[in-house]
Amino acid sequence: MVRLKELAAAAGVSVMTVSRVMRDHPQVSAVTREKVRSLAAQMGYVPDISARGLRSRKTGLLGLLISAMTNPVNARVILAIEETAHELGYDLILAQTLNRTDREEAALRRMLARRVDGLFVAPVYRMEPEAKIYEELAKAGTPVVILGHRAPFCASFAAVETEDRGASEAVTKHLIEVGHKRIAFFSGPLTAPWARERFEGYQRAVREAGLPQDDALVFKAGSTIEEGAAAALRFAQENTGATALQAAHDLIAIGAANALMDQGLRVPEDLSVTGFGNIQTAEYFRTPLTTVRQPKLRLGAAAMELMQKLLNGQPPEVRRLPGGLVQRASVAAPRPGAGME
Amino acid sequence: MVRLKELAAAAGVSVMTVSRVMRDHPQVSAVTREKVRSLAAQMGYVPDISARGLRSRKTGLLGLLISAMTNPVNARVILAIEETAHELGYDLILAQTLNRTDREEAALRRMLARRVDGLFVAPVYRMEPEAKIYEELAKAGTPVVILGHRAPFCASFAAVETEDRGASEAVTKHLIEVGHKRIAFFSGPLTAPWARERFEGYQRAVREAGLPQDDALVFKAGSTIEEGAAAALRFAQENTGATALQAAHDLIAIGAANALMDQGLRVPEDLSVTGFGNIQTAEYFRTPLTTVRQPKLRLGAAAMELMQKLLNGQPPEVRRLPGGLVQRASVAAPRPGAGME
DNA sequence: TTGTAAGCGTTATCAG
DNA sequence: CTGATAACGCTTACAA
Repeated sequence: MVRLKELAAAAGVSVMTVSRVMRDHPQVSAVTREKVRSLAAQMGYVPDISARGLRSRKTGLLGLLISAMTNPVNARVILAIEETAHELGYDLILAQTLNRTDREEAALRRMLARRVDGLFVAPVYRMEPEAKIYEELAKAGTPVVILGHRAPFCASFAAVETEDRGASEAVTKHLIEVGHKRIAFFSGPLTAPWARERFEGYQRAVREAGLPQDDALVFKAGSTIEEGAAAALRFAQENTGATALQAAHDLIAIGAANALMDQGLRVPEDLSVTGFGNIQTAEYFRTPLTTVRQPKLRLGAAAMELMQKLLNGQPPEVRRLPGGLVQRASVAAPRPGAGME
Repeated sequence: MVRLKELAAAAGVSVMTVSRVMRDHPQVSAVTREKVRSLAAQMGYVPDISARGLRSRKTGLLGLLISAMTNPVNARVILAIEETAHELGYDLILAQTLNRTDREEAALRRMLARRVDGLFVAPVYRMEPEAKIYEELAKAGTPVVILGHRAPFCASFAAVETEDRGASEAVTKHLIEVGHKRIAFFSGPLTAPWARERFEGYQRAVREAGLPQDDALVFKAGSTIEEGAAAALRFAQENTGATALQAAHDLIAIGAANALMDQGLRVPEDLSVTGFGNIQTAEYFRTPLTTVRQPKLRLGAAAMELMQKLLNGQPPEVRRLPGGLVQRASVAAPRPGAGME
């Protein structure tokens, strides 16, 4: 590896001059600039970003902490963030929590130790109103953008949230309008604000339509395909009389639909299954369920905007993005005689 | 941010002693160790990894360059790599090529400038036997593990390849055994070795079965859902007489199946559609196509193994992982009278 | 077991 | 416009 010093010696100028040339500093004569540039290219000199960061106190590193890459939602967000980050000259350093607080804490510590200039975090939601590592984060003063809803333990940071309550309510309303009277709800992990909001939206729509609020229609599912399938098995064993199933999450819906079909149920003929998520799973994979469209690529872009403001010294902002809307008319109406008995 | 110097002053010892304690250097007395440790915790001292790397000439950074996060295959690979990387004390720095050589080059340059200790690269395949940036990579001496097949321009690096020719041949053979006599093939981008191998496997199986090799059965598709759909539209307009469709890639198959179904074709009743890929798309999303199972989570693990060897100064190795096997008996047999006419 | 000196590769600062 | 000098925060190498 060629160093600045060597290049300077070869060019017959001081290291500072070379340094200025490499950074496109304006105050260098055109002659020296060209001389140094061509020599740099010839010798294959590549400035060491880490060393630069040590002195300038900017690492040019943005941390990105998500639950898991295998969740398509996260993949989209990363795509968007990566794109602008590189345009702005930042590199991305990545870690996954797998929704475990221990991994989350370890990852955040590593990133702090790397002195990242900023941090995108999809938090692992817990019931406790406080989390030590988030306090450290705040104390360190690192710009943080929460990807998702703020919870008490991360309420002081900038965040991009989605309007899940209203979106979920709209889904349920639509199902009711189509004619469903008994709608099962597969909830997400209620420690997570998004899951709570979606459940509340469902409840409100049911209540406002004057339909009975039946706890027997509510099933706790997690946030994965497997958990959706497990909940579906419990669901299938009860006589709920439901003609529709609304899941708090795309993956739950997929798992549930697949499991129910394995049981011989026809979806959506016997039971309308509606997912609710951030990407158009249904647009890519032909599953017999309806997904709610949500403008989600914008989540990454919005997060990056907030980050830029933070990097410019502006105070934390919270942006609440519009939730999903039922855009597909394909939600199946109940068939005469259909329903889970 | 607390610095080493400050902590040393507070503890009444030299910076070296503190440095040793933080690195768990054995030659420190238990007393000093404890004193420094507790003080470090109390003052919130976090060693600066970048500064450490500057001196020790190890950044503890591994670069990861893939086509796009939104491809589920990549997500799996990353999951595996991330896991072990962190165990070994490395952080991951991420970039996506979107299969564009300009982005690939820019990303690799950034990573070189960061002085990553190693590099995982899913190359953008091109026809040219040489690529400048890969030569620079070789000259820089950075340990590189190619994720996928080596092409001429990256033949000198370590790599994890998959046995695609044999796997693809097995798929076609299976289709033939089930009774298909005219099998359409949707090829991938033939600049990519994996795509070529899969096409060759198909050809070989057809040839060895004594079936006619009909060019009219071969359609060029790319490697995305959209391209698969486009190819399907061309396919639907020709009278191929095919009763089965074998795609060189999962995503092609998904796009093709969806597009054909939109045309009113029943899949797999009228046409058996077989995907070929690295993950069990079909296990997660119920699409009317058959996927080939391939032991793919191991790709990430294998790549990490090779990387460790390189980091230990051992010479580049190439590992060829077993290809997919037809494990689902659900490949549909041709129906009497079925076929694309 | 602990400390001192020097340096990793770059840039901030100030002087010319 | 250019250069000398001193850092940035840590570790290597050597000495005590």
